[in-house]
Amino acid sequence: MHSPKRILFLDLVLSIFRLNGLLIAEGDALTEKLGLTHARWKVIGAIALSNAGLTVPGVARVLGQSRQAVQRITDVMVEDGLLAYQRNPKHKRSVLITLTEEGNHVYNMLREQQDPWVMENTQEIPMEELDQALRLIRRLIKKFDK
Amino acid sequence: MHSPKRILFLDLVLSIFRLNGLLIAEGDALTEKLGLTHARWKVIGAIALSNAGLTVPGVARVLGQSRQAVQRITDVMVEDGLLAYQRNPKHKRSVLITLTEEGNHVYNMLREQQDPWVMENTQEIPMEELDQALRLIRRLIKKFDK
DNA sequence: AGTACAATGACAACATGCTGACATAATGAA
DNA sequence: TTCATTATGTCAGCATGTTGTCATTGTACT
Repeated sequence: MHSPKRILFLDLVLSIFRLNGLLIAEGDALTEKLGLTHARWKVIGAIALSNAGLTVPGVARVLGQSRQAVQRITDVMVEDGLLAYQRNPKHKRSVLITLTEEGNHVYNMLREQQDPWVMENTQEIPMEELDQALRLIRRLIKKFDK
Repeated sequence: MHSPKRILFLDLVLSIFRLNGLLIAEGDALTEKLGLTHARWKVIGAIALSNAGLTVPGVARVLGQSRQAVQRITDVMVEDGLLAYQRNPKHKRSVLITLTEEGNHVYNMLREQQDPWVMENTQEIPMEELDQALRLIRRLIKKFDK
C-alpha cells in the first residue's frame, strides 16, 4: 500500500514539520533585535489585531494553543512591560490583555521588520498559489481540529 | 501596507503553525498505544525508510533538526530496546542506528495505524491539490533553509 | 606528514509546547 | 434559587526543540 497519494501526504506532513521549524527560526531572527521570540511574536500579533481586547484563554483559542502556554508568555511580557492586564467588565478574574505604550512601540518596530520580510518572500509567488495552498491547509486544519 | 498578499502570507504562516500543532497531536494520538510519541514517530520513520543506515546527525539532517535533539530521542529509544547502535565502518565514533526486532515490530504496527489515518484524511482531496500545496511548501522551505 | 577546518558526542541552559490537578468564578438548567 | 457544568488562574511535571561549549575524531589541503 505505497500508493502515490500516501507518499504524497506523508511527504506533505514532513514538509509541514520542516517549514514550521524554519518559520520559527525566521521569527526568532526577525524579532531578535526587539528582544522578542517567535512565541511572543505570535502573542503580540494576536493582541494587536484584536479590536475588542482578548483574555488569556482568548489568545489561546485564536492561536490554537493551551491557555497555560499563553499564560506563561503573557506573564513574562507583562513583567517586561510590553503588555498590561486590565479589569474585564465581563469577568471578575479573567482580565483583558492590552499593549502598553512600549508594547505598541515594539509592535510597530516588529511591523517594520516583518513587512519587508513578507515582501521578500512572496514577490515571486503568485497570489493564486498562496491562496490555493492556504485553502488546502485550512481544510486539513478543519479536519484535525475537533 | 496591508496588501492582500501580505495578509494572505501571514495567514498562511499562522496556518502552518496551527496545522503543525494539530499534526503533532494527531501523531501523539496515533502512536500512543505503541508507547511512542510524535518525536519518536518521526525518528523511527526516518530510520525505517533509510536503506544504507543513518547516523544521529544523519537523521537530524533528514528531519531538519539539531543533532542534539535527535540524539536525546535515539538514546531513549535504545534504552527502550527499539533501536540499536552499530559500529560504523566509516567512522570510529559516529555509530549507525538500526531498528531492533522489537523496533521493527513497532514500526509495522505503526504502519497499521498510519495507513488508515492517511486514507481517511486524503480520500476527498485530489492528488493535484496535494501536489500543488507540497510544491509551494517546498518552495518556501528552500527559501528559508540556507 | 602536518595542520587547519568540519563533524560528532556529550552535557547544560533555556524556551516552548502539552497534560494533569486543584480551587474559584461564571453560566445555564431545573 | 440551587446545583451541576464549564471556564479560568495557577502550579507542577514532562517532552521536545533550540543554542552554546568543549573535547575528540575525520577530512582536506598544502
